[in-house]
Amino acid sequence: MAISQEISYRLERLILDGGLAPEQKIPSERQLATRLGVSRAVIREALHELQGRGVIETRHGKGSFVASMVPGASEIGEQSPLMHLFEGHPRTLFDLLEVREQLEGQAAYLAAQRATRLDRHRITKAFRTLEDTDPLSNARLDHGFHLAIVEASHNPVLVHVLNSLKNMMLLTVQASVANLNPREEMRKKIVRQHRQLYEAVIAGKPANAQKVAMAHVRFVSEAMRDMEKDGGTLIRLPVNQDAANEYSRAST
Amino acid sequence: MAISQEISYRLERLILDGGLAPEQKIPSERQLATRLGVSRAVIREALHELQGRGVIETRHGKGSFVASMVPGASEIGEQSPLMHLFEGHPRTLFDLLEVREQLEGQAAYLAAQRATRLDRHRITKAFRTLEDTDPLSNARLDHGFHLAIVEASHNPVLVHVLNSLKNMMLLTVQASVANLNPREEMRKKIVRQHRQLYEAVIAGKPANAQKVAMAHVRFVSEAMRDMEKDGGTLIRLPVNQDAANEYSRAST
DNA sequence: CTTCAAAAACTGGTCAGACCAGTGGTCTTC
DNA sequence: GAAGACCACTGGTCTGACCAGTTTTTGAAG
Repeated sequence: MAISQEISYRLERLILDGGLAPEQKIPSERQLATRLGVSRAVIREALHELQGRGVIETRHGKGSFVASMVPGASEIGEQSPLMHLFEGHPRTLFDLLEVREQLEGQAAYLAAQRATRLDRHRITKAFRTLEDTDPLSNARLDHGFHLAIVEASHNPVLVHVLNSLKNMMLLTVQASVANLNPREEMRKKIVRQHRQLYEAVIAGKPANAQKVAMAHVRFVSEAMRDMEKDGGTLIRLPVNQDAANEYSRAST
Repeated sequence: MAISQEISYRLERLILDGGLAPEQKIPSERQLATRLGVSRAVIREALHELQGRGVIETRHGKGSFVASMVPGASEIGEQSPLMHLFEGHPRTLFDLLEVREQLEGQAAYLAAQRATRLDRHRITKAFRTLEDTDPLSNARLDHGFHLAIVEASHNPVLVHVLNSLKNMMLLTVQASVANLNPREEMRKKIVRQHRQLYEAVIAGKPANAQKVAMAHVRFVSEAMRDMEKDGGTLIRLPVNQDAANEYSRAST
């Protein structure tokens, strides 16, 4: 194995085992090179590897520091290579929405088809609560409404996958989607879409429910796309979970 | 921002957008350095960053290659608490297939719409190999064919989710689906479905490709459902990965 | 002609030393 | 005491060389 990799592993283990605390400074490249008896290039390559893995952060003129591990991330989990791939790539958000469009549609279809009396009751309750409440605090309510529908599909796999996708969105989208709802015209459209979706599911019209659900996701997606053009920084490397959670105000 | 980071970002994006396919070789460090007008050291640092993220793999004397987007263990499935719920519940298999039907359809749709020349070439190659080979050893070939299509969708999220679903199937289904293919009538149907799917994708007919792909999954699903009625133990608690891998003979 | 081993031409891995570019402290100078 | 020049750090980039695997080419032996 390459020396640079051995070093990157050694440093990583050192950090993970607590030998180096978050925010703590790592010895300078020249020091490490001397102390480990290798060239500076090798050290730099090892550090870049750790940087790619998100273990350290490097600042020109200052040094390299152990990255502060965000606690929230570990629960939602997925520090897999793929997640690193996704982070910070705006396109990923739309890839996510593309898949969600399909699955939310399917969920609505199945819900309209399979919802029991209990399901209908829960969906209705969630919907009423959503309508009767201050739009600014809609985050959880919106999610609750959609979740009720997904669960009414009676397909645990679907529930699971959609939940995972939602988590991935939380990791991808930063804040500011809050700007989406405030715009009155959009809010009205979204409210109408919710109502249509609700009615189609309760009325037991699968094809219709699917159509509406897909249109809903697509609408949100396009709204985001527009925002990206105009406003600029819609998407960012997620910093903390709280900020990321703001996303749901966009209602999806 | 450092040049090395810009380059790693550019390369990463290139890969995500499908400009570089999995397993494909990346230009040599010296070539990249010349073409991008920077020193080789910078290129190496950028590559190490991607390596840390698991985006590429580098082999001494050979070169660097785009990592297959499907690392052995994926996140949506696996050790999540939900998996325990799923294990051993026959219904889960059909829930899985229900979701897959939708997503494979979407993948085919997008592939027919977005496939580049390179994609078409890879799909064609996989398809030809699949047709020209002993049906009894079709496991990987079948998977390869479908994977090529999914990857041609140029939606990493879709690739990721479908791979996860596949892994969950491996955990759910035991062997014995091998019984599916041997039945001549079914094999013929499946072969025909593959051909239809292939032609629709290559011809660039999204709607058609989607229809065929969905029908394909549904057919397999129903075949399994029938087998369950007759044959008996189609589904089992998974024991080991090798045995589970046999599943693909069912062709999906 | 074919065969097969040596050589050449790739690939990534490492090294050395130089210089540029931010950062922060020190030490004059006003 | 404050302002600015200076200096000693830090990481960032460049160059050109050499080592070490891998693949291709080549050329002589059969």
